[in-house]
This record gives sequence, structure tokens and C-alpha cells, in this order.
Amino acid sequence: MKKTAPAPVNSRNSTALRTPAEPATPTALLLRGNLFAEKCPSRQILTHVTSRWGVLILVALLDGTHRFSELRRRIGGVSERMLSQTLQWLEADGFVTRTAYPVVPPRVEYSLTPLGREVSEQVRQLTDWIEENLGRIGAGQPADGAE
Amino acid sequence: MKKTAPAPVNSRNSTALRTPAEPATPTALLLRGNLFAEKCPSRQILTHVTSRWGVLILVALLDGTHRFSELRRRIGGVSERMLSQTLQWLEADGFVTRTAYPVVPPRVEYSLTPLGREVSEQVRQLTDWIEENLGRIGAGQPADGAE
DNA sequence: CGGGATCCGTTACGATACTG
DNA sequence: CAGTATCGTAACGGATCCCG
Repeated sequence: MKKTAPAPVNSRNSTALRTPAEPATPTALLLRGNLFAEKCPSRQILTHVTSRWGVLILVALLDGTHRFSELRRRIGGVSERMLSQTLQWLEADGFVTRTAYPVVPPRVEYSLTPLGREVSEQVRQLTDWIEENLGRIGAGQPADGAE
Repeated sequence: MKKTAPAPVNSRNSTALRTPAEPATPTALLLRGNLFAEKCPSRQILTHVTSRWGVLILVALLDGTHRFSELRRRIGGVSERMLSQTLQWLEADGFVTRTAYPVVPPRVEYSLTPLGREVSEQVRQLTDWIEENLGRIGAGQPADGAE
């Protein structure tokens, strides 16, 4: 009997991923619980999760598995480059699962891990708050129209 | 009777502040409730709140008023420029109150507005989650040591 | 002396084109 | 369809100067 479904490949060859900034400073004090410490691992994670597209990706994946192009279409304004990059960060952090089906045309699906679902819930609470309180925000904001 | 305390000046002259990116796209569909729409106001706010330093500033201000230099010292790695810039965003959004005392040496204090306190609480829940679950994060991460 | 506006180098970002 | 490579642009980060 032959395989009807191609064996999906999870993750890629674990290419070492680094966060963009964080230029490394002398004092390497790892204050684990201190978010404000520059070298704290939590800062790294926070950078990924709260990155411009990370937030939207996590929230988007809350309603289930999505393909690359679906995410791209859904998240307005994201470039392929950044979508790919951010997904790799989140995958390396253990928040997102990447499943590639070796078919043609290629099919890659992204979904949240149990851990990822937890963060996403937290992120979602934040975004929900913002959307619900939009009317109260920006009192006195110059409404950027002119440069 | 003369004033014992100098009159503090709240906010500056409302210099028009714009977010860095968001290059303006053709379709100006304002889907108010849709975070994924590029032009949605909530995206603007989200960008400020989840910006690299915005998160840390909001959390830092949760325990009360802080001076500029205090924030700078507390938030490891932030430059004066970015701290100032981010504070201006948050002020324009109505999250942060800037109070400048016309004394010498100058004294400027930043604190959360009631609205700002609400977002900060949301942000805090996220950062707390990250710190508490650090041990579970990064399973399989290549532990980037060399480049 | 504290804060932020300016100049300049570095780096991430966004768009396009190309590969599997 | 799902990315990676390359390049131009613009934001970021640091140092300095200026103002109060």
C-alpha cells in the first residue's frame, strides 16, 4: 500500500536564527527575572513576540492552521521576507510549528504549539483591549495628515 | 503670596508625531475592528505599545512616576533618542503624561494616565507570562553562540 | 546639570526577482 | 506556492551641541 498523504516535514534544518538588534554589551548580567536587563533572555523572546508582525501572526494563528500565503494575505502590509523571518523566530522559540508537505505545488502550514497558544492568548488580550478602547485613545493626537 | 511650587507644564506644543513606518497604501479602508487591516488605527497604537521600548516604558511606569534619567537608567540599552521618541508617541496616544517643572536643573516626570495604566496592565500580563515560562521556551532552539 | 534636537554611521526593513 | 537573495530606503543608535 502506498502512502496517500506525503510525509510532512516539521521544521527545517534548524538554521541558527538571531534577533536583529541587541548589539551585545559588556556587562553580561543575566537577571533572569528582570525584563529590564539588556541581556535577559526574556527580552529576546519579548522582541520576537511583540515585533511588528509577530503580534499579528500569533493572533492570526489563534483560529487554527494557516498556510504561508493565507497569512500573507490576511496580514496587511507584511512582506514575504518579514513574514518568513518572523515565522522562523517564532518557530525557534517554540511558539509555532512549521509543517512542510513535500508536494507540488509546495504546501507549508503553520500552527501554534500549546506554548504558542498561551502567548497568543496574552497577546490577544492586549490587541482586544486596544480595539475596544480605540475611541478613548489619542485624545489630543495631532491626527497626522501633514508632514 | 508667591508660588512655592513652580507651575508644571504638561505636554509640549503638540508637535506632530508620526510613526516611523506605515508608508501609506492606496486602499484606505479603515476597518476599525480589524487589526489586520494595514490602515487600521489600532495598528498604529499597537505599533507604539509593542515597540521595542514602548513595552518596557509602560511596564516601568506601572510603579509610579519616573524621571527621564530614571527610565533611562532602568531600561537597559535604550538610547536617549529612542526613549524620548517613544515617550512622545505614548504621550500623543494619551497613555503617558509628561510634566515638566520649570526649575533648574530641569525636572521632567513621566507617569501613566488612567488609560495608560490599563494598557500597561495588559502588557504586563504578557511580560509576566514570558518571564514565568522562560524555562519552557526555546525547546530545540540552536542556542545561537557563534555566527 | 538634565533633556532633547541634530548629524551621521549602522542596520533592519520593504519591493522585486529568482529558485525549488 | 513557498521561500531566499539582492538592493535601495529609512529607521535606529551614538555622540554632540544647545537650551532651560
